[in-house]
Amino acid sequence: MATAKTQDFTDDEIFLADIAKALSHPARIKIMKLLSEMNACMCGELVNLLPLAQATVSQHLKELKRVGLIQGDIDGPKVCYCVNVEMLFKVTKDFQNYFNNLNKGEKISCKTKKK
Amino acid sequence: MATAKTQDFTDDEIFLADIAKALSHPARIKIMKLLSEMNACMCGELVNLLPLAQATVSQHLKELKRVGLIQGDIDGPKVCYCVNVEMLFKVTKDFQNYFNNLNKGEKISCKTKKK
DNA sequence: TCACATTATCGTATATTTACGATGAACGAT
DNA sequence: ATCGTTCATCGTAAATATACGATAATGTGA
Repeated sequence: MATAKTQDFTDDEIFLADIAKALSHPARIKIMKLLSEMNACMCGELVNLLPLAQATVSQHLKELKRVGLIQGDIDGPKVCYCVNVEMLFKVTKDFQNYFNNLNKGEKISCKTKKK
Repeated sequence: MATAKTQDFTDDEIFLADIAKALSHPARIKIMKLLSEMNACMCGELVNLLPLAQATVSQHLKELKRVGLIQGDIDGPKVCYCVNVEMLFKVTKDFQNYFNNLNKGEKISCKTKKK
């Protein structure tokens, strides 16, 4: 029982974790790719391109929408999904930053450090 | 019922999703940061730096170890954790690639495309 | 050998995620 | 108005994740 525990996590940590969660399923990784390649895409097209039922795809889209990575515009009876460019840019930048900082470590192996 | 559904997901998609899952909790985002900053770190130190019980921290470390982002070397009764540099490098590269490709889209808004 | 320190694992409770069929809501076309 | 299409939501089942106390395992040092 050395020192007191730190409080909660920072907003930054929570944000990165939340985005990672949104991307933590192959279907959602793929949906982002598909939406980017096709620029914009009806929900039904996505259903055909994924090995999942319509209801399940809808759920995955909802999760991506939740964190703002995509948006869906209603177009008559259909819904046209596309990547949210601003958000994608921020996420790209933030993760690049995060990983770059991780890579900055001096790469001392555990054995080398050894107290 | 247009065309047949695609098969499974690619190894690449599964890999990215799995790494994202490993990073989908603020504690694990923070652990990576801490290990990088301190170069290497005893498990006990991490417990003090996180608002979580020892058993819970151990679980989070296990998840990061599962995907190979960190490794733990036994040092007497202690365990010295550090970032797996090779894996971190691969992950950094792969995610950079993924995001860069996403950003390549022509950014046609749904309304602009409109059939 | 006997405590002590350190960490993983077990057991368990609760919450979240994933998946799907069924249903409902909104719209276009007839 | 009714029908078919498109998509979200509901209900639900099964799996996974998160958290913690308790316990086991391992090594240090007295």
